[in-house]
Amino acid sequence: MNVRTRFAPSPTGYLHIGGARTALFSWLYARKTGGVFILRIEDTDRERSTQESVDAILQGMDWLGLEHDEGPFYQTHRFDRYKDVIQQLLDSGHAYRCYCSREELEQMREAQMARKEKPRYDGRCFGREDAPEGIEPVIRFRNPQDGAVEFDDLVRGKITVSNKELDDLIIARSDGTPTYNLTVVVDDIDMNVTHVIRGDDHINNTPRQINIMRALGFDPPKFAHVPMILGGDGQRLSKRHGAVSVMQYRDDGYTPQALLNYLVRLGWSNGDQEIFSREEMVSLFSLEGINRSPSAFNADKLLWLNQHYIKTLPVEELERQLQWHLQAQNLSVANGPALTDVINAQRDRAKTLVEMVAISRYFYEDFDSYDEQAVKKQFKADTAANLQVVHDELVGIAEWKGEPIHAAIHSACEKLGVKLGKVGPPLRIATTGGASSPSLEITLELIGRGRALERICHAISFIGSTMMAD
RNA sequence: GACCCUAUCGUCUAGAGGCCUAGGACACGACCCUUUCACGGUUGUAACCGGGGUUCGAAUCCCCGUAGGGUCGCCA
Repeated sequence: MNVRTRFAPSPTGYLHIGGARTALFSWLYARKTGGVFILRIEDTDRERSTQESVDAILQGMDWLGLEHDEGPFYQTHRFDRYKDVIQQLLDSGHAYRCYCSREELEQMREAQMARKEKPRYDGRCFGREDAPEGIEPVIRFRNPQDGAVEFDDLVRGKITVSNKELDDLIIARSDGTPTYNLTVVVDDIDMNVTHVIRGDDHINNTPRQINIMRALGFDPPKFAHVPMILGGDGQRLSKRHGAVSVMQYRDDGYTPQALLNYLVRLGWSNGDQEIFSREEMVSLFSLEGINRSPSAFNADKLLWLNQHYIKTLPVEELERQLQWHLQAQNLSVANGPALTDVINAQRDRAKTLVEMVAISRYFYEDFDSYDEQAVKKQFKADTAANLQVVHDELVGIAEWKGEPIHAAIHSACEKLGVKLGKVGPPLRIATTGGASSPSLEITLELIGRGRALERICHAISFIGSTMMAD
């Protein structure tokens, strides 16, 4: 049988880290087995579902490159189908109407808690013949009273839950709309889902869903419950642990390659391997390799991976991704060196794409002030004269390339009888405004002859004016 | 509280009874490389939750504790 997996988020917010990882695992398993990956939007809760959330989730999936083969299917478009199934359950005696008020239910729960019991619906409306006026009933699934539900979770192994632990859950609200546990079952049946890969916060729902599925005459699919992702403090991952939205990572300058690589290693491993290309993930992935224990999100390691990908991704790919950040940071690269050259010069010193743009500004725009600390440390009384000599050497260069620039700087040092340490740092500040950059010859070459010489002259007069003021 | 699940360095993890004096990675420290910032290289600190079994032998299997997480909605 062909593998069919699905990712089924509810559109009540953006695509978050945890969702992205279960989506990744589902996608990976489908790709690995040559199966089908389905995207389904679980929007039955109309109060909380929004189109913006749908768009945000689609955007996140797209950014990560987790393309679906079927869908997106919207549950709100399938209400007729759910209605039919609910009626079928009603007709076959597997479901019944419940007229209990919310207050009544609340009282029941409190009483049970007081008795230190697990709060659960006691089935009091089951078999009820009358239909009280003026109350729109909910519909409950009649869970089997005896025995136990057992399933073989692909990552947890055998899980057994006694039917006594399960109560008669609501499958249709009083307004007639279906609820999650019903729609999930119907959809997984209709869409022929073979492997349900999801967060283990659903592990307690699984026995109920299996019961509904059996009542409908179907065999349940295989289940794989992946452990939760926790924050650094061991608590469930949430906003207070930092960014949890996938798109926030794009905004912060992360590459999708890094995020995917980080996510795949969170709760899954292949020996000691840390770096996985998309192709390797697909070929090496297995459900058996998924851990059973929850794992904590570690921003440092993600950052390291991001740096790794910035160092190693094809320059064209980085250039493509950088476009968005150039726009976001309002930097035009029209007047200046080829972006690919700048990327190659800077890729070893940027951990994020945001940083990459920030440290590359001086290649394209003049700056209007120098780094204060650097100036304090490097601009001395004799600096202006030294820079003048460097300037004069550079002016004479036939071709504005790294090698002749390098030679000119060294020849200036010789003429001055000083070491490079005396000339290099001030020259760097003069041309870039700050104390760090790629090697001087590459930096100057990329800045360009005119702009570089101009900046040196500007620095000379700047030093002159400030030294005078002293 | 009841039920379900989990437990190896600070974190992610390797480990399928002897290969474990427990390996790798991130972070952190030291050293080397170096015209800056980085990159890179070498290296160091650091873990099998506790207690009982089973076994010639246990990080690995079983039981009991303990700790953590999840679930108990007319949310998904």
